[in-house]
Amino acid sequence: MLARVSSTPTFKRLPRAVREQQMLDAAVKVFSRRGFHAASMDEIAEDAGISKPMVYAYLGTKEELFVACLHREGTRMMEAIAGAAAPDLPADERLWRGLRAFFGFVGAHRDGWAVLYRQARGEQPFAGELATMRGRLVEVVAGMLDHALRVEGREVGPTDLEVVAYALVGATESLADWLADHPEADPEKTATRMMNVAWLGAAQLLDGAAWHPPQS
Amino acid sequence: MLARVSSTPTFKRLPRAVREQQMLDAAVKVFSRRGFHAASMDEIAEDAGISKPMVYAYLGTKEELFVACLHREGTRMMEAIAGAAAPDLPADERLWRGLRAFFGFVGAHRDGWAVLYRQARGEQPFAGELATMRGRLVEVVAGMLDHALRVEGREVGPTDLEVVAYALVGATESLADWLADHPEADPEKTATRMMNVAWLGAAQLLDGAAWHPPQS
DNA sequence: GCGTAACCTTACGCACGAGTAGGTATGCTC
DNA sequence: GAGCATACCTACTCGTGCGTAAGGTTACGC
Repeated sequence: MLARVSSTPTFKRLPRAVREQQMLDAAVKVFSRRGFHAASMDEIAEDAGISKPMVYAYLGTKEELFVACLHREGTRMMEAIAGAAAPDLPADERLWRGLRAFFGFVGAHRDGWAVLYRQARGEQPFAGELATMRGRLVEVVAGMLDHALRVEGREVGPTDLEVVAYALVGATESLADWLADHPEADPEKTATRMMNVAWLGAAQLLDGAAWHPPQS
Repeated sequence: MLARVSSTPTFKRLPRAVREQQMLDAAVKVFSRRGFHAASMDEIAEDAGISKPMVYAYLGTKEELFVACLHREGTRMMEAIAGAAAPDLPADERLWRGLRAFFGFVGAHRDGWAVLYRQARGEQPFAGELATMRGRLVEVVAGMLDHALRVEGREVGPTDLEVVAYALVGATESLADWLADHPEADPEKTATRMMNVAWLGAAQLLDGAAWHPPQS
């Protein structure tokens, strides 16, 4: 239909690997804007500058496409964090670097990341996938706390540890949401604030402090 | 079709108010199990023991139905919290009672609440609705912190306050998710754990402690 | 220069589920 | 016990959007 008459061919042929990345970029963008269901494969294809059957040929079903997005973004994030928080550092230093990397990542992928995660949380097929990633993060944080505790010669039940880690991860994600919704906010500063909440609290706990409910 | 021949009429006629509650119960259940989109009006109707047009007659569109669910559950939750945390108590006492009420509520509405919130977060039309509620909660927490600070003669920028409150609320919601996924867990104990993280951290902050990033 | 394979297209089938039209039974009022 | 309002049903329409069949076109090897 669109006559390719002009000397400059409107669109070039590209190798598979390149197209796949373009498609994933488009998919992340559209999924995050519209949400999984409201996003149409047609729109994703159009946004990627390609036609629909190509998407199916390369990335498969809509669900599979979404999972691919999740994986790519999730892996990138995990790598950013893991690369920053070397395991041989003291706990506070690790936590700080991890947080900074995390918020830096979210700040750089505002629309992409946060909304993808907001999406995946709700939809049945993906919630598990997301929970797994989240679980790995929680484990890392719990391991960090546990290590710090052992250094101090103290110990705490594994459930307690897990729950505290869970709370910390939750607080961090919550601030990430906040950051994603406030384009003017500074990731570095947000990380500092989170560090204050997390570490000042954690430091107390590590010192053996404990709060107990009044009159049982 | 189903002959009502037997002496006991299979289903009685019920006044509107009752049926509406049944429908809402069914809707909450199905929406939380399946997610907003995967849930079908047919299934909700069937689960409520009623036929589809009735649902439309009483509660309107699928979206309107979901909003109705959101409102009912949200109001219940807010009332549970507000009823527990009287504003004339000291900050730690207020926080503790609020947390206990909150986790108690989630524990009692496990499948209903948590998943409804997980849902609403992702879907475009409802995210705003949810954000408003959440915002009110954040404000309450921030107000509490601010009050405690003023009593101590200290002050902090409004953004800092908001962000800390945001982190606290996020951590709490995260633990609520955890609670919803762990049927064997005890709400009271979870509240205590959350209180440890929140208060021990908050107490430090209220004392004027602050963490700063190493070598700028 | 010509075949072949990868790239890319238009145009459709089809299922699924929201929302509705129109009709039936039941309780309540006088 | 007639009439009216309200509760309730079966059985349909119709849009939307996923996924695909079948066929063009460009690059590249030989």
